[in-house]
Order: sequence, then C-alpha cells, then structure tokens
Amino acid sequence: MPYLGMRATGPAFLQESALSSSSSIALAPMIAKLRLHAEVSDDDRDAILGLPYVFRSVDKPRSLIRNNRPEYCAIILKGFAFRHKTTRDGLRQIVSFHTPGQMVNIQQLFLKSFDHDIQAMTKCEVATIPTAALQHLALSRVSITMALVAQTMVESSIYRQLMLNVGRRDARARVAHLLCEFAVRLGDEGIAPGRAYYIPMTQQQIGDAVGLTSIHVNRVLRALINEGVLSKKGSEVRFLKWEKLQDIAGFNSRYLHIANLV
Amino acid sequence: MPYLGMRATGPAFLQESALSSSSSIALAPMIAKLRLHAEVSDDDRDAILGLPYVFRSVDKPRSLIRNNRPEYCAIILKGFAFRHKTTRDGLRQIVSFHTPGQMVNIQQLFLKSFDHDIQAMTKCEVATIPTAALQHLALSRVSITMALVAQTMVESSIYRQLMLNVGRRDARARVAHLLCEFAVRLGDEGIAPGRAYYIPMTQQQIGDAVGLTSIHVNRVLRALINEGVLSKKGSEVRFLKWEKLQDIAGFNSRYLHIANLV
DNA sequence: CGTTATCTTGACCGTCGTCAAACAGGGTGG
DNA sequence: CCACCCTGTTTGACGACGGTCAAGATAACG
Repeated sequence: MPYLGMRATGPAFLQESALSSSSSIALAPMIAKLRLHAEVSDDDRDAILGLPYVFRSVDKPRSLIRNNRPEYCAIILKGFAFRHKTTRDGLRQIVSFHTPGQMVNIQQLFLKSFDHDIQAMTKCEVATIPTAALQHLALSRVSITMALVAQTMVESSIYRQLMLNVGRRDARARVAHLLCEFAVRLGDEGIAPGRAYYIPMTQQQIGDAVGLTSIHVNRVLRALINEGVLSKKGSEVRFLKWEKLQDIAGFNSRYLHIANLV
Repeated sequence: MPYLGMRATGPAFLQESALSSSSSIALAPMIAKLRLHAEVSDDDRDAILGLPYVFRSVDKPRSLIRNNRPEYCAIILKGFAFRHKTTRDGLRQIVSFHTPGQMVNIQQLFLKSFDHDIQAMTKCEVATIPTAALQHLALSRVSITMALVAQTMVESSIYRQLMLNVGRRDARARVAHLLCEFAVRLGDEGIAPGRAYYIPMTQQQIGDAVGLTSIHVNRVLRALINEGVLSKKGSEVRFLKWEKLQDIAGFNSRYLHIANLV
C-alpha cells in the first residue's frame, strides 16, 4: 500500500492510504515547472510542498489517471506521458506530451467531465493530490492559481502550434518540428550538436502526434538521418545539424514561452 | 472618439478616451458565456458589469487586437472572430472561432508575448477592458478568476477536438465536424432541421480551420448538399439531416462542456 | 533463447493539392 | 440602372504526397 514518499508496489492504481501533509521535496519538480512561466514566492513554494499527496508508479502502457476518479489530480515526478483522444473507429491523436513537474489534469478543477486519456510513455512516478486540497490552495493563494493558469496557457499555446503543424505543414516539417520541440523542452541550455537526447517515442506515437502513419514517419526519419541532420540509436537522438532541422521545421521556440529563451 | 457605450467612428483602432466604470449592461454577453461553464453569483456579475471599458467597432478583415498593446483585453459583444497562426511562407491555420461574450486574449493576463492574431469574420462590436482592471478583479474575486479559467479550459478542450479532426479524419468528416460544432455553439436549444443558421465563413476559412484547400472544401460541401444532408444559401446553412451529419463527422458535443447539453 | 513489439523497405493506390478557367454575387461609381 | 469590379464559388484535368498492404529485418524483453 503506497504512502507518502514510498513507491506503490501493486498494480498501477492509486490505493487508498493515509495522506500526510508534512513538507517534503517530492513535489519540487512542480515548482521548477511553474517558475518557467510565473513568479512563485518562497511562501507559495512551501504551501505547494506541504500539499498532501500519494506517490505511485505507473508502468509504460498504462493510464496516469482514471476518469472515474476526479477527486485526485496527478503530477508527473519522473518519466514522460502523453495526452490523447481517439475517434470512434480507433484512430488516435496525441495532442500533447508531458514532462516531470506538470500537472496533467488541472482541468478537473474546473470542468465536470474528462473526455480524453493520459498515458505513460515510459515508466512514470506520479504524485496524486486530492482535488479538494488543491482547490483550497487555489482559493487561498491566488498567486498559485495564477501560476497554474499560466502553465495551462502555455499548454494552449503549444496546442495552437501543433495545430499549425498538423494542418498546414508537410510530413517532413511536422516530424522535424516535433523533434525540435522536444529538444528545446528537454535541454534547458541550448542544443549541443553532439549531445544525446533521450526521446522515448515510437514512430507510431510520433505519427499519432503529427497526423501521419508510422510508416511514413519512418520514411521521413530515414531521410533526415541519411542527410546527416540527425542520428538515432534507440531512443537516443543526436541533433547533428540543429540549425538545418529548425529550418526544415519552420521552428521558433517563442510559442513555448520559456522566459530565459525569449 | 469612442466612449462608454458609443461606437467608435474612425478607423478600427482603439482611440484614447476617458474610461468610465459606471455599471452598464454592455458586458452582459460575457456573463452569459461564463455561466455556460461556471457559477457566477450576482455579486460577481455586478463586479464584471462595473468594469471600465471602451466600446469599438471593427470591420471585417481587421484584427481585433494589437500585439503591441497588451494593456487591453478584448471581449466580443457582437459578431464572429477567429484566431489564427501562419507559417513562414504564409500558410494559415485557424485554431479557434469566437462568438459574442468571449474574451479573446485572456492569455495576456498570464503570458508576456502574444504569438498569433485574431481577426473579425464579420463586423464586430468589441469592448476593450484595461488589463490592469481585469487583473485587479481577478485577484480580488477568485470566483471570477475560476470562471474565466473554466472558459479557457473549454477552449483547450475544443483545441484538442479540432486536433483530432485535422490529424485523424478525412476531409468529409472534418468539414462536417466543423459545421456540427458551429450549429451546437450557435443554437442553444437543439438543432431544428429546417432552421437557418448564420455561418459567415468562406470556404477558404473553413479550409484554413480544418487543414484543407478551399477547393477541396468546395467539393466536400457540394457532395453534402447533393446528398441532401444540408442546404446552403450564402451564409445561411440549414441542417436537413442532422443525425446523418453528426454521424459523418463522428461528432459528440461532450467536448464543448455545455452544462445543459451533457 | 524464443516471443513480441518496433522498425524498415517496396509496390501500389487514393485522397487531396495544384493549376487554370469560368461563373455568381454584392458593392461601388458612373 | 447598368457596367465594372472584387471576392468568393464551382468545375475539370492532372499529379504528388502520403496511406495501405505485405513481408522481412532488428531490437527489446522476459
């Protein structure tokens, strides 16, 4: 049975357990993310770190959230996840990717129903916070609400950019753009041509994100590799010609609203 | 020179003028929209109605906002507008449509830069509220903040749905889905087969919204009309076979989070 | 070491884009 | 009131980008 600071061992479900609110640094990634787009005072930080939560671990192909349990909000502490929707006949569209520190279902604080799903791309460590506690915090500390909202505003901006890609660019640019975004979101200090980035996406997932089949994603990636723009070994990607990749993608990081990049 | 409650006569720019905060019902559409997704108490309503604003009128192909003026937030009182981005080489993607009562640039309250544009689809009447006044209101009345955020959450949900359409459905379904969404957003009380809906979009705009060329949009619309699914005379659209249109689109209004529809 | 997921490649085909030209409609000015 | 735009719609011919199907090669994993 999971409890504060201890990994859940059973199936990847949130099991009932006593919640503690003693301050801990487990939620620190959340602070770091919030500070990318808003001011977070030390008081705010402490209030967040003092939130009650349950720690759990979710294995790869499983859902981070459960639609029938709106009373918990999930924060990724480690690993990657993606948000996706599906059509009636099973076609999937990935609409966003999530990295450590992000709260993946804030909308539960504001909307009644949850109409999509969030899956772990890698093994994930997740903190689950009771929605009620979060609501209380949001009401009592407006600055935290503002920071959370700023984060969702950035997510919206990323949605808009992805829409432009999927709707108006060709396959090559779409794939290149996705890689550019990942590179910038993962590497805080500029892109080094030789450095390896861990991008654990299957070609199927890339296709689902940019509206292509995995087969065509493969053709595009092969071409980029043959041209020496990037190299790839498993999930390790190296950006050999970063400028050229950005050019192919029509990429400009402005839409990510990362303060120290603008 | 525009002043409270009076139409601006000059070019469609916000001219400087004295701001009044005497309560007026001009902002009432905003209340109505907020109440679609959140509780708005009478006190909150009065606080919103008491906001200072400048009334102005924007003609069809012009921008509702000016990127260099983040100190004002715009609310549509009458008319339609759309939000769009463009690639380097001029390809346009419309990412959302906006109807009366919506604040089109709340993100200015949270993010520094504004990386896209909002244009009037029809002649629009707009109220422009000083960002500072709105910020003050948001800080002092958390419930209003919550209502505004709920609205942006719904907008995000619409983004995700559009992404699914553009990324994973064929042209026929995409166009049908766009029409379904408009019908539901415009008609509050269900879709009457004979009723005319005013949908003032060019086929070029439909294409820009769903990632198609205007030419192909035309082919799809022609087909739908020939099959008797809908009829169209100028901007007047009639949904003759509403069930069938929904079926073609794979449409389900859940993602719009309209309370009385769920 | 076997089993399964993922990647890779080729051949073929369809949806949708491109190009071009004609047509309708609504506003403006003579 | 008609001529004349300009914008938007409509249609056809043609081609390409990317999907589909199928099969084999690699890599991941228990």
